[in-house]
Formats: sequence, C-alpha cells, structure tokens
Amino acid sequence: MPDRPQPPASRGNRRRHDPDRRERIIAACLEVIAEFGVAGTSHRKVAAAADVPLGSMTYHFSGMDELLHAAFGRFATSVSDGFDAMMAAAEGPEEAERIVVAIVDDTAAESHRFLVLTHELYTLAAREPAFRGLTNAWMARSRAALERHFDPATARMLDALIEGLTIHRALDTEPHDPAVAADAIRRITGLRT
Amino acid sequence: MPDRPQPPASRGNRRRHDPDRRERIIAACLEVIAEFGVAGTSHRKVAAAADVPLGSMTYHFSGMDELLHAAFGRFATSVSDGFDAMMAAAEGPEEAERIVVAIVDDTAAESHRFLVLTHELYTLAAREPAFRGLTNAWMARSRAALERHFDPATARMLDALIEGLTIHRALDTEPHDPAVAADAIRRITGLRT
DNA sequence: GCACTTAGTGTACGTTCGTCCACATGACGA
DNA sequence: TCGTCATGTGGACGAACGTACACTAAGTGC
Repeated sequence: MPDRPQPPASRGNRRRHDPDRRERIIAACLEVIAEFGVAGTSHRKVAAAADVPLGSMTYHFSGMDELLHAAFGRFATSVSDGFDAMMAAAEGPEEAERIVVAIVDDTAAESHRFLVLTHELYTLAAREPAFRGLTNAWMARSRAALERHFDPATARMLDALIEGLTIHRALDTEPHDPAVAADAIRRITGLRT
Repeated sequence: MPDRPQPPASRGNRRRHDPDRRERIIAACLEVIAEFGVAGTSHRKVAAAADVPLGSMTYHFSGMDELLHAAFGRFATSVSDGFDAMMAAAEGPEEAERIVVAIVDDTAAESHRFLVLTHELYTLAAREPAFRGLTNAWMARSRAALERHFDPATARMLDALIEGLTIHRALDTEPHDPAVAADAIRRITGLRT
C-alpha cells in the first residue's frame, strides 16, 4: 500500500523527468495541425494530444510560433530525407524519372496528411518570412537530390513540376489520367524512355 | 440642437439600408485573410475592417465557413476572369506562351497578396471538401483558357507547371533565373519559338 | 399620421484561448 | 537522511471569440 496518495489514475503516473517530452509535443502538434489546421491549433489541444500538462507548453516553447516552427521543421526534414533516399537509390536518370512519376501518383492518391501539412506550411511561409527558411531548405534539398541525376536547370524545372502536379492531382476531384503526369515529366527531362 | 443623442461621429451615421453591405464584408474579409491568415480571421476583425456592426456578420452569413466560402469564391472567380481574358487576348500559341511566361514572372515578383490568398484557399480545400468546389472550378477554368491555344493534355501539364513555378519562385528567397521558367514552359508546349 | 412589417443592430453570455507565477516534486551532494 | 536547487505543474486571469436575442429604425399600406 502506497504511503502517498496516488495521483488520479486517468492522468497516469507521469514521471517528472521525461526526456522525450519535447519531441512528443512536436509530434502531437503535427497531428493536431493535420486534423484542425494551423487555424484550429491551440496549446490546449496539443497538450491534450501529447498527454502533457498545459504548463508544459510554455515551458518548452516560448509561444505558438516556436512550436509551429519546430513542428514544421521536423516535418520538412523527414520528407526531405525520404525524397533524398529515394533519389539516392535510383541508379540512373531513367530510374530516377520512374521514381518521380511514382511519387507524384502515390502522393496524390494516398497521403492526405502529407498534403494538408505541406499546404499549411506553405501558407505560413507565404505570409511570414520566418518560415521561409524551412521551405527554402526543403526546396534546396529536393533540388540537390534531383541533381544526382539531372543537370541543375532540369532539376529546378522538375522540382517545380512535381509540386504543381501533386497539388493539382490532390485537389482535383475528377480522376486523372496518370499518363499525363508521366508525359509532362518526360517532356521536362527530355529522356526518351 | 438635436432632441436625440447623436451616435458617435467616429462610427459614422450608418444608413440602415446599405445594399452593398454584403459585398463590402466579403471584400474586407479577403483583406483580413491576406493580413492575418484564416487562422487569425474573426467576425470581429472583419466587421471592424468593413466598418459594420458585429451583428451584421451573423445577419449576412450563417457562420465563418459561409463567409470564407463567399470570400474565396469571389477571389477565385476574379483571378480566373483575369487569366481567361489574357488567354483570350493572345492570338496564337506563341503569344500565349509568352503571356504565360510573363504571368509566372510577374506573379512571383509582385503580388504577395495573391500568393497568400491562393495558399490559404488551397489549405482550406486540402482539409475540407466543401472548398474543393472552388478550387475545382478555378482549375477547370484555367485549363479551359489554356485550351484556347493548346491541346487538352498540354493544357493540363502547363497548368500544373505554372502552379509549381509560381510557388517555388515566390517561396524561394534566392533570386531565380527567369530563363529556367521560360525554358520549362517551352519544353512542355513543345514550341520552338 | 398611424399601425404594422421587415431589416438591421448593440450587447451580454458562455466558451476557449495564451500566459503567468506560486508552488510541488524529484534529483542530488553533503 | 536531510537541505537545497532546478525542473516542471496546476490553476487563475484577462482578453478575444461566436452566437443569440431583445430591441430600434426604416419602410409600407391605409
């Protein structure tokens, strides 16, 4: 039998020292943004999602902006990592092109979460220069990854095209002919696969 | 000497019947969104910007969603109108291509407002299907405008490319070589100007 | 000019928000 | 074991929010 009164079981026996706390908050923040948008994100919702006390929010982050910055930084980095790894795995321009086509198809079809988070970030970056660093770094890494297989100018064009194709595919409710995207990419790369 | 107390002069002697009121609210709403984002838009801010009483908000619009829908509808329509007019003015694919290149250059350089509002709309559409109708109609009109000069498949590709180029140009802080965008567009159209 | 309808408004309510700070708690050297 | 310190917390506070509704003002037929 414990000699101190137990904290309410529902809150759980939170250990005081929790080294992953900050990371958990960031992860929870991304989930909240994905569900409610930046517009609907609040310290309270994030705290609830991460199962941490409200006070932890201002303890770990100076304010909403810092939290958003950290969350989107993590998001952009992880997406960049994934893209870079895929490009690194390709063994030549032809295979790289095939992978790019697959990415455009898959992104549009599957990942709603990715789409929402990306746009929330772009929207933030469009208005507040403080978030431009994030998008800049992301774009720079995308281009660098593409430059493994294409010349710099083509890499830039491809990067922009991927962006536009992904957006239009995702937002359009009518079904798309996948061949159109593949053809567009081929016209940019100039490869005759 | 008036027998009734005057309303405060600062608020002005608002006429009761004001047929443009709804439109003024919509216009003010767009300005608020451009400045504070959807996240920072409230009935109160819009009412202040439009110089109408708070009660007018719920009188003219059932809620924030309806207001946003009306505002973005107006925005998308006006942008579509502009683009369509420009395409209609072009006298052949070569001129159309030149105009498209100019649009990409200008949009990135000048219109911060356009960029912000566009992304706010996309973000909304990405999360809430209720706003997809707006983006769908917008995209459909863009494609139709391009189809004045290009075949349907090329028009789709061009539309997506314009999107991507505009975004990347606007968000990138490093200066861009305009020739890259022009070259990308040429690769898609296949024209040898 | 009066009675009645319609259009529009001011305000108060309950909710949710971010921030703050007095305090509780675990870590740790003596 | 105890005292001290840094870490972390709970709850209170004022500001801002959307909504609802009793009301005023303008329009309209007589």
